[in-house]
Amino acid sequence: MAVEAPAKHVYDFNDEDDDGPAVFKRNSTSSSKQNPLNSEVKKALSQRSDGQSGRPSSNVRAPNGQSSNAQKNKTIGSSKSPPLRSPILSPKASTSSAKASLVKSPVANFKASTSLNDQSIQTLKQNMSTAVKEEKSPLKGTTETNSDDDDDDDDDDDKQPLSVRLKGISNQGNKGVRTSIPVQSQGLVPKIEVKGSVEDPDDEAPLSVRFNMNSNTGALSCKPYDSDEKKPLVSKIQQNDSTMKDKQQKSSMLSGKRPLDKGNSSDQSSAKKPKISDSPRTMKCKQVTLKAEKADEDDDHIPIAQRIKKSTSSDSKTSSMKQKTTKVVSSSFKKVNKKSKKEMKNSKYIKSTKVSPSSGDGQKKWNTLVHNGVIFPPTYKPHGVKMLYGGRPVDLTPEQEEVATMFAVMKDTDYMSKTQFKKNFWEDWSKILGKNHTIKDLDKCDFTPIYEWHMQEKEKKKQMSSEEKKALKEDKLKQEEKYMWAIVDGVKEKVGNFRVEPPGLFRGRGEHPKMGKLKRRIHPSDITINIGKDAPIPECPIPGERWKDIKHDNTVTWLAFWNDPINPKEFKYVFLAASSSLKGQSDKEKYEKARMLKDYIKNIRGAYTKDFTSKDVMKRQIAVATYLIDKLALRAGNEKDDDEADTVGCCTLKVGNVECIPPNKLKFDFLGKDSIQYVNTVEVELPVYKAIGQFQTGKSKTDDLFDQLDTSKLNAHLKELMPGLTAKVFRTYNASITLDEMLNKETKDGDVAEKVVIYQRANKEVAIICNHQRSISKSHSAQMSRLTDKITELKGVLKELKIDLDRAKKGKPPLKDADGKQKRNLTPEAINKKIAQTNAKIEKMERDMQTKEDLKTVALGTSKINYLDPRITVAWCKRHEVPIEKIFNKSLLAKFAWAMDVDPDFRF
DNA sequence: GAGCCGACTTGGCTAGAACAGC
DNA sequence: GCTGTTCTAGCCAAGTCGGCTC
Repeated sequence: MAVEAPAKHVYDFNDEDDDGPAVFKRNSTSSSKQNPLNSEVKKALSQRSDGQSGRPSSNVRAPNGQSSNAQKNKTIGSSKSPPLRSPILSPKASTSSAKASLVKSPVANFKASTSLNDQSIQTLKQNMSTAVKEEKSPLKGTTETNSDDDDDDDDDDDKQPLSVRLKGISNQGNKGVRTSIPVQSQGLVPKIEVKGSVEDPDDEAPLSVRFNMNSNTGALSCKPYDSDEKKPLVSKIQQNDSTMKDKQQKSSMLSGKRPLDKGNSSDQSSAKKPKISDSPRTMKCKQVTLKAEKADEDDDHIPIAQRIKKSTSSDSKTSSMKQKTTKVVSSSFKKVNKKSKKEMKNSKYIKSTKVSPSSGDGQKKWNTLVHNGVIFPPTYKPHGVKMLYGGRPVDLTPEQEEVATMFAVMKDTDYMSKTQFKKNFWEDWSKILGKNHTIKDLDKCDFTPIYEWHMQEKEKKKQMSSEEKKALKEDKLKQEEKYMWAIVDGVKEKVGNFRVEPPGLFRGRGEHPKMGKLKRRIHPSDITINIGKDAPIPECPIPGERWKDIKHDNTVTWLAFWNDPINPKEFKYVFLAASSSLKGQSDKEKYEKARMLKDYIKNIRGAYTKDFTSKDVMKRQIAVATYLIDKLALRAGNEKDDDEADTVGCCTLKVGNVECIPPNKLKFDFLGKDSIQYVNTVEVELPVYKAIGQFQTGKSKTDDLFDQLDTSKLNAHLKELMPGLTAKVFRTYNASITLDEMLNKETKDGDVAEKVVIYQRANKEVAIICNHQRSISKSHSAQMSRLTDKITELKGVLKELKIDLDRAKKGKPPLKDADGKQKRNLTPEAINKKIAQTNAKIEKMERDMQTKEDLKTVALGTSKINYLDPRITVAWCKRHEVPIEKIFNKSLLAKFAWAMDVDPDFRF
C-alpha cells in the first residue's frame, strides 16, 4: 500500500554539524558490552534474555496515521544484550590495555594501549563516528581458570588435539593457550561428556562438539604471539606447482598454494551437544575449547601458501619501540580530530544508547532510527538532438530520447560489441517506441549525433572554471546534505547510498543474459522506508507521490529498499555507510569469527583429510570441497538461475572446470564471481586427486563435479566443525593469516617506504590468493613505454657522465651536450655524485616499472577492504613505526575506527 | 530438504579529485 | 600552472547465507 508522507516531518540535519562528518559516538557503557558472537550463538543467547524491549515491527501506524504494515509479522527480538562477556573479542588481553579495559572507558583503554595524549585520544575517538566500543570482557586478559575447570576432570586425552589423540601421541603442550576463546566458552557448550570412543569414525556428534573434547585448562592467557615457538613446517608440506596463465588474459595468479598436512587425520570422539538452555553465567564458565593445539605450536593456522615460504624469522618487540610506534600512529590522527571534537560539542544528538546494535538475524539492531529518506535523480531533460535512422533524422519523445541517449553514450564500451546487450536494449526500447514508430531496426539506427552531443557536454563540464565546479559541487552538497545522515540511537551516522539509482541500461558483467535491458526509473511508490517508530516519516521529495510503505523494523539495518527493476525478485537496499557503528560491529564480528577458525583449523583439516577416502560419496565430496575452499580460497558457489551469468564457485564446479594432470595436479579453469576467470594448476594430495577423478567418472563436462553437494549442505557441515563456520570464513581467515605471517616474517629494519613496500607485497599475495583481478588500465602500455624511454634517456646521461668523469680526472673539460652546448666544468666528486643520483633514479624507475607490471592485473583494494583484519595492519604499524595513513586512506580509517586501539602485540 | 525470500557482504569499474613532476 | 598519473569514493552488480514455507 502506498503511504503518503507528511509534509513537515523532515529532520533537518542541516541545522547543525553541517561542516563535516558525524562525530558522535555511542557512549553508553552498556553498549560496550556488545556481543560479537556469531549469530547462531547470539540467537541462542538472546532467546534466553528477558525479552525486554521486544516489540512487533509490523502493522505499526505512523505518527501521521499512515499505516506502516510490515511485510512480515516479525516480532522484534529482545534488545537486551546477553549478560555475557565477549570472549572472542579482547584480541590482546594480555597486554597493557587488557587490565585497563576491564574498568576503563574505551578511551581509557585506547590510552592504555597506545600512550596517546588525552586530546589525541579524545579527538580520535570522537572523530570516528563509527567507533565501536571495545568490549571489556572480564575474561579479557585473565587466565580464566574459573571454577568450571570441572572440565579438567575429563580424561587427559581430551585436552589434546583430536588428531594427536588419534595418533596416540601425547601432546600435553598443546593445551589451548590463546587470546580468544571459542564460542563454546560463552556457555553454549557448558558440559561436554564423552559419549563414545574416539576411534568411532561414525560418531554422530557434531564435530565441533567432538573437537571440543579437548577441554581447556582454563589457561587462556593472552600472551603475545611468539613466532619463535613455531616449528618450521616446510618439511611436512609439499611444494605446489602453481602454473599461471598470462596475466593479460586475466587469469589468476595463485602462487604458492598450500598443500595440507598429511597424516593429520583425526578421529572423532563424541560428546553431547551444547546445552543451549544453560544460563549464560553458568555457561560462561564452562569453557570448552577446540583449541587442540597451542596456537604457536605449529603452522596449521597458516595458509598453505605461507607455510611453504615460512621461515623462522621472528619479530622483535621492545617496549621502547612500542612507545615510539604508538606515537607515530597517534600523530597521524591528530589533524582529523579537531574538527570532530567541535562537532561533537555542538551536537544535540549525543545520547546514551542503552542497547548496542548487534548483528544476527532477528536481533535488534537499533532502538531509534531517524533519517530523511532518499534522494531521487533529477528528471530527464530532453536535449533535442536528433539521431538518424537510415541516414535521416527522426523525432523522438522525451522518453524515447532518454533511452536512446542511454544507449548512445555507451558507444565506446565493450557492450556495443555484444549481441545480447543490443538485443535486450532493442527489446525494451522498441516497446517504448511503439509498434507504429519509424524505427524498426536497430542496425539502421545511428546514434552518433547524440553521442557527439554527450561528448560536447562532457567537454563543457571539463572546461568549467574551478569556481564553477566548486559552486556546482556545493550546490549538490546542499541538496544532498539532509539525506547523508541518519541518527541511530542518538548517534549521527553517515548513510551509505542515499541516492536512488538513476535509470540506465543494465550493465551485467560477463555474458549476463539481461545486459542491455532498461533499468527503469525508480519512483517513491517503489520505495519502502524503514524508520524508527517515533521518528517523523521522511517527506516524499516528489510532489504528489508517496512512499510504497513505511516499516519500523529494528531487526534490520536497511533504511530503504526497492525492488530491482531488472530482477524484481531482488532488492536494492539503502544502508548506513561502512564507517557506521553498525557496519563496524559487523566487520569486527566477521574477523573474530575468522580468527576463531585458527583455533579449529588443525582439526578441521584433519577431519576432511580423513574423509577424502570415505565410502560415503557425500562425505567425500564435502571433504574435497572443503579442502579446495581452504587451500584455494574458493567461494562457496551457490546455485544460479538461468537468467544470471554462468559463473561457478566450489560447489557448482563443472566436470570440465577441473582437469586432472597426473600424477597429482589439478588444473582449474572457470569463471568465478563477476565472471573473473580463475585459472590455476595446483598440486594436491593424492587422495584428493583420486577423489576428483572419481567424481568426474561417467559424467559429461557440463555435469556438476560435486553432484551430491550444495552450499547449504556444505555450510551445515562446516557448522558442525565450528560454530558459525561457513565457506566464506576460510577466505577471510586465509587472507588475514597470510598478511599477518608475511608482515611478521618479512618486515626488517628500514625506512617507512621500505616497510610500506613489504606491506604491499603481503597485500598483493593476499589479492592473488583471493583472485582479486582488475583489468589492465587503458594507459598501461603508454605508461610503461614512457618509463622505458625515461630509463633509456637516463642511461644515456649516465654514459655521458662517465665520459665526463674520465675527462675530469684527466683535467679535460666535459664534452658538449646534445645541443652542441658546452657543459659546465665539474669536479670528479661532483660528477660522481651526479652518477650516483642518476643511478638511484634509474633504480627507482625500474622498481616502479616492475611494481606497475606486477600489479597491472592485481586489485589490492578489495582484500584490504573486505578480508584483511585491520587490527593486523594497525598493530604492525604501531610496532614498526609506520604511520597508519600510509596504509589506510581516509575512508578505511573511518571504516576501521574500531580497530585503531588494538594493542601493538596483536596477532591474528 | 528444496526452493525461495530477504538481508546482507563482496567486488570491479570509473569519474573525478588529488597529487607529482616539470 | 599545466599535464599526466594515481588515488579514491561512489556506483551498482554479484555474490553468500540464514531463515522461512511448503
